[in-house]
Amino acid sequence: MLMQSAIPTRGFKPRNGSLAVAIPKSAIDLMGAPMMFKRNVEIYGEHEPAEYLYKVISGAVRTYTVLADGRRQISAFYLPGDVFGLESGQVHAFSAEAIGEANVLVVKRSALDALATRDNDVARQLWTITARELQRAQTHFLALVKTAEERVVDFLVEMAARISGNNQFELPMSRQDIADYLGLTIETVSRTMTHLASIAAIELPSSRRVVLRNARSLAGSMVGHALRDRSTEFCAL
Amino acid sequence: MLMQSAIPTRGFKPRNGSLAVAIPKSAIDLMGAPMMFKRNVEIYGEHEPAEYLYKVISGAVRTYTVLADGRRQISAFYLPGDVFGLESGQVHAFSAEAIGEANVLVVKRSALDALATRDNDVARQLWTITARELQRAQTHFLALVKTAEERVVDFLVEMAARISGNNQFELPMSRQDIADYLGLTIETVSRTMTHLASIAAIELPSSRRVVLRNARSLAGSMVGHALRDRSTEFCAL
DNA sequence: CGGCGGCTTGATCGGTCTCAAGTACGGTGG
DNA sequence: CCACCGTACTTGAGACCGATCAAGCCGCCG
Repeated sequence: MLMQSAIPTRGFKPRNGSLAVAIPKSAIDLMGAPMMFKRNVEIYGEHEPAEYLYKVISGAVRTYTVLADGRRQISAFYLPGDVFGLESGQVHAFSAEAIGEANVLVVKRSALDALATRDNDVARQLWTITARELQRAQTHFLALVKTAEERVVDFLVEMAARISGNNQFELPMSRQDIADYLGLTIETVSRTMTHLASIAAIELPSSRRVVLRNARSLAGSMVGHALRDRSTEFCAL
Repeated sequence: MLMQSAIPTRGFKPRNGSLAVAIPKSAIDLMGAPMMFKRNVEIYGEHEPAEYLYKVISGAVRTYTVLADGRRQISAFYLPGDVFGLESGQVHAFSAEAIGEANVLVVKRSALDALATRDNDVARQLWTITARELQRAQTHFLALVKTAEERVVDFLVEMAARISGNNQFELPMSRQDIADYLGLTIETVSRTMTHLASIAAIELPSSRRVVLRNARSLAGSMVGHALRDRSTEFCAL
């Protein structure tokens, strides 16, 4: 069952950058320092103490773990605006890497926690972030019990919504990343996308560029319908 | 891909019980009322507003969703001491049912939320519960990308830890429940357990009773190793 | 004793993995 | 500008794991 890629990890510790953040949206933004991470560079590693919280400014980030048999399982992709690094424990359950060149806002947890004990609103925001992560995990989880085609379709529809809002977009990640996210092999992902194109469900102008043809019918078969309620309050972090 | 069971749901709304809770562990326990649910009775349904929080006193509870194709996917099993019903949104993402006769403490969310805005400790506890749920979801999620045997082994090891602390225990749920939890068929679960018994990895004095033979080696192959850090603070709810 | 639900066991089928080439693309150096 | 290279992606053939279909068994309760 060696279906996903085995990848060695590189070390990389956050150190405070020196650039000022442009137009902070909340007090919390002031606490963060933006940092650039180059393609495939590790932002934090599994098992490391979770000392920082992160927010993607530009680029994309993947979090993953390496299973006992060497396969890499990607937990999530984070796009601009997404917050990551807040897992359940004191220690990171996953590693995080920049997919392409990524600009990431780095915030110290200790400062945030201190603030949260006094400011109820901040505490609430942290909770909301965790709740949203849970929602994400549940949706992803439900995707894993479906067929390869359903998983790929779900993934593409989700990406369309997150990246562009309309029906065409550029995938920031490789086929291997997608495979490791969906629990499939790269060959199955590739074949499935080719197949979807052959039945005109999607178009593939280039390997990374995707156009959803009948997004409506595709979306109809989506997982976690109920899980997508965006009723959790918006968090300004 | 119709591998899990399709099950009709029954309606059941919480109404306040009248029994007093025995020796409350915290102020929050005082807000709850214990209720009995009979075998297979619904505690709440998917899509219903999440007005209550629940804590298992005795028995066992399963949460699940029915996928578009009719399969039932079980999200979690809750045993005595576990809190459930706190999902990410304002609405339940899953349905909950008593597996056997279950005694459940029911707490009104609105009262809890009100308390949380004033009492920072309560807010923190709610956050902790969500974080623990996230941890659970992540572990479960990682299990789904493994082989049938690994999933079953992981499941049995987890149950041993949660139910008895030692190596033998009585499963509170059916083979079908296990299958729907692990994303397998009942036949595969049954075959796998028989196989594990045949290689003396476990013993099956009865179909529900399990003895882990070399728990150490079984545990060695466990998923989500890193996710099991119990560092999230204990919550008295 | 009969019946029914939960569980097991067997035979076959099919979807996805595996192994193995082959192709497109982007960058680099001549 | 083109030749070369490496990486990402695609495509094909065969194997294998787990699903499906189908009996049969066990234990419990009426």
